[in-house]
Amino acid sequence: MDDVETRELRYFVAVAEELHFGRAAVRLGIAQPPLSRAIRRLEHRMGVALLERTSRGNHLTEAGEVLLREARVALDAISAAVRRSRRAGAAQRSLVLAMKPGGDEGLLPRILAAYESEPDALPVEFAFSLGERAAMLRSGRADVGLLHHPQNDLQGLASEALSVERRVVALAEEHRLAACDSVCLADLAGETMPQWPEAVDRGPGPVVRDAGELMQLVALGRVVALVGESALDRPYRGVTYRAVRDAPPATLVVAWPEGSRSRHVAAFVRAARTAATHHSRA
Amino acid sequence: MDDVETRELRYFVAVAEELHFGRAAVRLGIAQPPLSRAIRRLEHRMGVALLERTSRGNHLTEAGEVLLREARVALDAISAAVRRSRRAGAAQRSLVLAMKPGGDEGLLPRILAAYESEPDALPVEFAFSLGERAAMLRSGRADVGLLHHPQNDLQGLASEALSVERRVVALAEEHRLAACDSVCLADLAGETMPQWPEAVDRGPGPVVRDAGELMQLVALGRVVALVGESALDRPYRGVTYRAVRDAPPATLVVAWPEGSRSRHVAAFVRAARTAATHHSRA
DNA sequence: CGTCGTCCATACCGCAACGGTATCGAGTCC
DNA sequence: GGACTCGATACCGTTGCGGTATGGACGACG
Repeated sequence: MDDVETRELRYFVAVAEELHFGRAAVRLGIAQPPLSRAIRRLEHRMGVALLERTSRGNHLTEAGEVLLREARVALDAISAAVRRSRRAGAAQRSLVLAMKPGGDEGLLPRILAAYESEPDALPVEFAFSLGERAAMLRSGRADVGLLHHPQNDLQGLASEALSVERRVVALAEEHRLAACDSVCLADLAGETMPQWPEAVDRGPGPVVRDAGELMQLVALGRVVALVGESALDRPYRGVTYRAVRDAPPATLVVAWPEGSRSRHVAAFVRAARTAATHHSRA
Repeated sequence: MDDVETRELRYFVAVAEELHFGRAAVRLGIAQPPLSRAIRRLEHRMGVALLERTSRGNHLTEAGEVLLREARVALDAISAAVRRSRRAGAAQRSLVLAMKPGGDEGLLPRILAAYESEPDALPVEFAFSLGERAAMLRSGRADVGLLHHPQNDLQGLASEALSVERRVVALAEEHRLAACDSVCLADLAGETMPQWPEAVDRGPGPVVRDAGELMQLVALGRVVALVGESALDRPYRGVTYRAVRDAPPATLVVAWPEGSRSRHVAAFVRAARTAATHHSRA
């Protein structure tokens, strides 16, 4: 009935993305005719047309659009399944933590201390990444991550809030707004904001890949940036910070793949919760 | 590399559930030797042992446990992808709404009126179900649903709150607590509570499959039940209601499969939001 | 202690289906 | 109308899936 093989889905995704059987075949490393047949067979078995073929350019039908979207997540689910199972069976076990350098608001030492005091704690490996942290969790490349809500897309992940951080704006010292005590979002309307690669909503502005690049651009007055107030602990020459009265706060969350709460992940989350609780009391 | 076919995952799930190659083969409708080979091949390609074979009973390795859990969701994702794509391409389009009979807190007429006034509204089909509403959404058998938080498991779904409903306890009229004006949860500690099939946390107590069964048992004094206060609109002979001061309120949410917010689903959610807003103002 | 029964693995075979090459046919551009 | 592009069709070799028969390990039982 609906016994669709992953190969067929991979083929369809390639065609749907390229909208060109020849190029898709090259990308898949097979010849064009078998690909055409596979897609036709898939369409036949599903009983719907997936794409409208014209000799100059094909395009997806509505069913095709839906299948493209859904097939991507299904294929991700499969490779995540394989990757997680592999990792679970590997002799050298470790817990991979996805995080942004400095994105721990000073909690990390506490978290690690709490985790490593657990009876059967695994060695923690760090997967530093600016973008893609959520994707790493979804695809099984990481077990647990420190993310920010609502800056990161937590879809497909389970999470637990650790701490709420007010957001401040990073300005060049000679910036006009540096004269104010605090600002509001409306004041920043005309400013250029940098884009993090993982941002949910892309806008104009340069894409920055690490905090160094960001601070450089801020100091030069090329951009202003909303950052967590823990940035105040790491001063940078030529950059000053001002409170943003109406910016939604950033919530630091510990996140893990939905439904993969292994014993080890659970222990880490518990440790993070403990660390955050003690921290906020301090 | 990780090109695992769905057939292999289905085979593995069958074996992992039966823990017996012969029975799994029967269930899959194939002979035992090909199944053994397929599992061995899968293990070889993944580079991990998935199950420990002994002539008297097999059991899963840790990697096998992980793969079983993850493969189930991956297979669900695939059949959901196929089902949704089929539905998107079907000539006769409709929007399937999963709900519990009477589980709309009186909002349904408003919601439907608001939705059907949309320009390209689809005919709404009802999929009444007590349990399994969340599962219907996840598997693509329904497009949108009216669920309750935290009574339903919203994992894998996106949702939007419509209204918050205080919870009341349904009691037989001659029940000792019927003498009180209101009660608290501690008063109910010793009472038998019925179980809905879809409940997140199962406990003891009879499983009830519809409101009729439930009210019957309540009237007989066999159980007491926490229900939404909208139950007051549907009186039942021999049953009375009392406020529960400290019961967490139930939130009626409109939910849909994460990442499948089609134009039609979006329109329905908008209609539900509108209806709920007007309702709460009234 | 040998026999039997259970259960998974191996050996071998036939066939479906996958992928490759060559070619056709429809639509497009000049 | 000719040349070109691009997907579909025809045909063929090979892979690999599934079936039957059998082997071999292990535990039960007399």
